Amino acid sequence: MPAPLSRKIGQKKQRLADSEQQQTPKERLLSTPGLRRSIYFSSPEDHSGRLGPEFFDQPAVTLARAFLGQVLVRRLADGTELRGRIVETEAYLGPEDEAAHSRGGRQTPRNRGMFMKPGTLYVYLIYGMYFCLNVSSQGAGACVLLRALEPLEGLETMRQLRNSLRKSTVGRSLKDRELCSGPSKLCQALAIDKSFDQRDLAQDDAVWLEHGPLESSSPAVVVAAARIGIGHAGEWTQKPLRFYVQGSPWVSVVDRVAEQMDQPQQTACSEGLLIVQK
DNA sequence: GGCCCGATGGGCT
DNA sequence: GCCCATCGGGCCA
Repeated sequence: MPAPLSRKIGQKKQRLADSEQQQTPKERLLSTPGLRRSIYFSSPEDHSGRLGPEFFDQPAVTLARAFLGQVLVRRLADGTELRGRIVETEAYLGPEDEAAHSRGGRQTPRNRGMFMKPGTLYVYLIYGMYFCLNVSSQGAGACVLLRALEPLEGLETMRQLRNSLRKSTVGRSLKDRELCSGPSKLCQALAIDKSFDQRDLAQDDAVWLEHGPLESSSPAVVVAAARIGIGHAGEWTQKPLRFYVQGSPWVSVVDRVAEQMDQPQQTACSEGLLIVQK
């Protein structure tokens, strides 16, 4: 006899919980009380630098660009740290932006995070089954959507988290490129759900942003392209408010036309190490 | 590779 | 009652 739906959902939730419980010996070590007491510069590697509130206090477009190259960190309940370099973002500008949830100044319980101080997370459910992670920027109702990460640390845990949420868990194993190449994929891979809504990315113990390592090789060129999945927003549909690292294999959708267009606004990521004028 | 389409449920009109 | 800032599987080239 097939399990009732409610029980199936319960089993799904249990699998999620289980996946957070599964620990390698190293992860068990990290989760011992003495080692998990503080995440703030408690070990040498933490000196890489957590980004504070001032970083988020800039307009949506510049923040969306500034995010590229920075490292998003998620610390699970068991102490496991997952890291991914941000390679793709979208800016949503606020009331005038017809594609934004805050269009026309709409402020509801759901989108309250968009109107809170810069650095506040706005996490919402989409299509009944997925989450999207946004970060409030300067400007009322403006925010940045995080669309793709290059997974750096904790890839096997990310794979488990992603697999536990897929229907055919017996199917093929996910490739590294499939772990975080989309706004809802990265939420699955980092175990980010609605409970993260309205948290402060500059203060939270379970999720934060770190300075990306300074580029040693060639600086990345940033492509400005149209945003994804907003076909209903009139003139706003085509505005180049999606930003991604050109050539990165971790990006969710490549826009060849935008890459070939003359884009004088294209710049290198990470704090203007290089300005590229094509 | 590209295109098509079903899943799925909270939010909003 | 419709919309939706998505994803993954199936199919075809």
